[in-house]
Parts: sequence; structure tokens; C-alpha cells
Amino acid sequence: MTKKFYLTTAIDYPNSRPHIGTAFEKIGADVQARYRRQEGYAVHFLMGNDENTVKVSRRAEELGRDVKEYCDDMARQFQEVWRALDISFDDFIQTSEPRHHAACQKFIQKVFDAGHIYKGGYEGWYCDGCEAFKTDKEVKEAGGLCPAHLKAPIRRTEPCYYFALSKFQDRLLAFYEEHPDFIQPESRRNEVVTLVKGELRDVNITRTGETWGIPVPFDPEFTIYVWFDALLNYVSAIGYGTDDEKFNQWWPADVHFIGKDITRFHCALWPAMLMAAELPVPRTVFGHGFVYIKDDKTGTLDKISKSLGNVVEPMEIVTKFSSEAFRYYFLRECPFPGDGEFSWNRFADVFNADLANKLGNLYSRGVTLISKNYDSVLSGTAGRTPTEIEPELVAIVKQVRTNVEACHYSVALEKIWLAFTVPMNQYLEKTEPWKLVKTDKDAAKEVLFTLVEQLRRITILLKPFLPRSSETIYRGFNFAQPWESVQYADAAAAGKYADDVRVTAALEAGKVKPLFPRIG
RNA sequence: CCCGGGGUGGAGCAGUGGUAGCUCGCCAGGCUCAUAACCUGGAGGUCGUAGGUUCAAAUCCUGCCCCCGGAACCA
Repeated sequence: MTKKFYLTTAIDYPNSRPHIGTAFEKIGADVQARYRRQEGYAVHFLMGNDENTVKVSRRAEELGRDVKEYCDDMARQFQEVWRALDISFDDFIQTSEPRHHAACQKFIQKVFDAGHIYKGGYEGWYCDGCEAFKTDKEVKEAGGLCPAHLKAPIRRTEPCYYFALSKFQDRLLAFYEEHPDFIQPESRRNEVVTLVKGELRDVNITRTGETWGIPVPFDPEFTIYVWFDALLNYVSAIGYGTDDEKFNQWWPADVHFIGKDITRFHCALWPAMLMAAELPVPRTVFGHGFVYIKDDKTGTLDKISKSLGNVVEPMEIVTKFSSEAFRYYFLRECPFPGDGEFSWNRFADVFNADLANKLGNLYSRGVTLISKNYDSVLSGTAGRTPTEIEPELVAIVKQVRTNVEACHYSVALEKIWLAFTVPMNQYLEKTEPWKLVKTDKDAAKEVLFTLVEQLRRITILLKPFLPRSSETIYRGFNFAQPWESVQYADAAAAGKYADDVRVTAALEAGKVKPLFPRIG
């Protein structure tokens, strides 16, 4: 039986376009999705937008647009960006969709019937200008004023419904104990456990006086508020309340990819909600790090922020360079579990060093040497095994695999370069096939055969990371195995050479077009 | 004040007990098949700090200093 793998990313607020930080999360999730598919899992990869928020309806109002129409347009724009980055999502949910509404209503009703929701009151700082409550922190930081309207908020109480989160304290702690891998990476674990051990307050899950949002079925004056709505996208998208068969096929999720800032909601509130509804809890939650922007001129490091004016849009990089360049930079330079930096200078350095100078150049060298000296065919290589230059091959592939599965992408990529790309360049330097071809053509052929074999391995390992370039390189030769079916195990085994190695890439004057043209 | 994370050569990062490692940058050589790419060698770190445990600590323990983040719409 095929193993299933259900993974999700956080849903985004569509009140502004995605930036490189949000893209970082999607790329990390995408590598996992592609890797699992490659390894034979039945994969379902969900992404989406979080639309039932006051900010979104306000933003649409500001623009004089219908809220739903605005959301649909933004959803289209988001997906356009994700597709440009080759994010291989299987489904994209908008929380304004009927399927999500239906699921939320069923879910909240079930939890209400089970006695985990009660009516109470919410007291806080209310700003008339915003027609919304402000957090204590917001008010405090603005010197006792509403940060948007710069006027004093008033103390106001309104009725609302609470989810009895505090009742789940013991069950949550027991759950963390039994499932030590639930919270990833390990370093986030303490934070959540400490938090849950401390004061766990019941959460307000409704609003009143809003027309945009999901009505509470047992009291339609109210709409479902924030997290109680947003988190449910993970179940509503796969048919909770609307398609039991599909739901049972995929739930529970194998991993939720989220930003480290919302770890607590996914690791405390979400499992408690599921327990309340008597549903299984996800296997893991992965809280990835953040990307900070480094200013090349001043050297200062800042959070990505509109007000600082340092937002870099993914499309800017994709258009100037390529989606592969974008993916590689963030996957190699920013450790997925931890924080990383982006700067244009660093981007150019990494691109040139790893992609242009090492990998791309190696491919060019191989193709040119074979096409010029052997008329693109290494005759007599059919059915043979090339010379091995990586004695630890099986162990290396295993390490790469382990790191990919643990989402330590930067480590995995470093290993691939150190174990294959760099040694291959050294091997060429030692054997000098461009000289050898004049004195011992068969020996030189053997070196190039080895080079092709190394490229085959690199592309297979790189397939989840750089889906396009790895395919281009692979298809540059006549490998017997279809690209669609290659797996990591194939990288650890000798290639199957049914026919003599042949260069099948398109050539111009015996050369391939550079895969990664140098920057600068 | 409290909680969590972190402080490793110029920059960015690995490294949880046993000769301090990777990438970029820098200096000097080599090579010329290749995208002026590639290869070799070198300079550069008392691993925030003060103690402690140990035959042995970046790695474990304690104090202190500094940076980042910290519950309601912020990836």
C-alpha cells in the first residue's frame, strides 16, 4: 500500500502581496512535497489564503471593491507567484469558500455540543475609528493611544464565546510527552511546553457586528473569530464536513509548515481544538525561521517590513534571474529551522559560486568535452559501470536523505556539493581529460563517463530542490531511466546504461547554453 | 522583572566531550576542457565573559554581559 503524506503551509492574509519571507515557507514545504512524491508517497500539498479577517474586508473597502471579488483576485495573484516559484501545491483553499464555511460550522457546533464552548464577555481597548479592539501592547506602544488614529481608545466590554482551552492543559502536556517529535525543530519545544505548563487562558473565538466572516451556527449574531476559523482550513480543505471519504484518506496531517511566530497556536490551541472535536492530532508541526533583509550599503539587518520599505517581492528575483536561483538561495543560505538573511550581494555570490561556477560549469565542461572529442557519443559504455570517485556513496546519499526528511535543507545541499560537485572538479583536474584525449583516448573517455555518472547522481538528489535545472541536465544525456521515476536510491546505485552514453542536449557549436549565466 | 532563542576567524552559517569546519571574501601559485569558470597552497578564530566539573569542553554546570523574539489577526 502506498504511504500517504499530507502537508500544509500557513494560510496568508491577502491584504498585501507575498514577500520573500512568505515564499521561504512555501519553498521549504515544496521541497518536502517533491521529495515525498519522488520517493513514492501519495502526497497532498495544501496552501491557501486566510480571508475572514476584518483587515481584509477593510482593505477591500478602501479600494472600493467587493470583498469576495477582492479576495478572489488576491488568491489568483498569490497562486501566480507560487506557480512562478514552482511550488507544487495540490490544492489552494480560500477561507471564504463554501467548503470552509460548512466545515467550520460543523466543527464549532460539535465542540459546542461537547461542552467546550461557553458564553462570556470580552473587555479591552476599543477604538471607534478602527471599530476594533486594540491589544494592550498596541495601545501601550502608542503611548496609550490607538496607533492608527492617535486617539485614546475606550474601555469596552462585549459578549462573546470562549473556547475552554484551559481544560486541555493536562492532555496537551501528556501529548507532548508521548510525542516528543510533534514540535519541530526541537528548540521550539521548550517554549511551547513552558507556555502550556503556565497559565493557559480560554480563548475568545467570536466577534459580533461583522458581516464578513463565518456565522456561528448556534448564535448567528456572532461570527467565528481568528484562529478558530483559520486553523480549520487544514481539515476543511480535505473534506471535513463535506467529504468524509477524502477526509479520512488524508487526515491527520503529516506536517504543518508554519512560521516560528505562530508555533503556539499550532502546538497548543490547534491540538486542543482537535481533541475537543475528537479528531486525531497532526503528526508534526514545523516552525521554520525567518528571513531578514540586510542592506548592502549600511550592513543593517531588519525584519521584512512595509514601513521600513525593504520588502523584496519574489517576482523581482524570479524575473531578474530565475525561480531556480530563488529556490537555491533560500534553501542553501537560510537554514530552514533557523533564521537567515537576504541581500542582493550575497545572492549574487551564492548564485555565481554554487550554480554558475560549480554545477553549471561542470555540466558545460562535460558536454563540450564529449561533443568535441567523441562526436557526442561515448562508444562502448553501454552496460558498463563508471569509475567510482565517491567511496562513501551509499552513506552520503543516506545523509542527504536524512537531512531532507528533517528539513535541514541547507545541510543537504552542502553535502551534495561537497560530495559530488567539488570532488568531480578535482578529479578532472587530476586526470586532465582535455590533455589525455590526445594520448589515450579510451582513458579520457572513462573519465568523462565518470563525469556523466556524477551528474546523474547530482540531478537525482537535486530534483526536489531545483526541479527545472536538474531535469535539464538529466535530459542532456540519454539515461535509460525515465526522469519521472528516479528515486534517491538510484543515486546510490550505479547507473543503468542500456546504450552508449550520448549527449542529447541542444548544442550550438558543440556547446550548451549556460544553465546559470553568471551575475555581474 | 519573567519566559524562549542566540552570541564560533572580515561576512554568513555547521558543529552537544577527544586534533575548530563549510561557503563567500582576501593573498600567492597552477591549469586552460569549461559560464575570466576550475585546481593547489596561505593568512585570519584564546568558539560573548568569569568560574566550575572532567584525563579531556565550542560542546556539561553556575554567575554575568550583549542581541533577537514573546500570547488575539505579525511568515
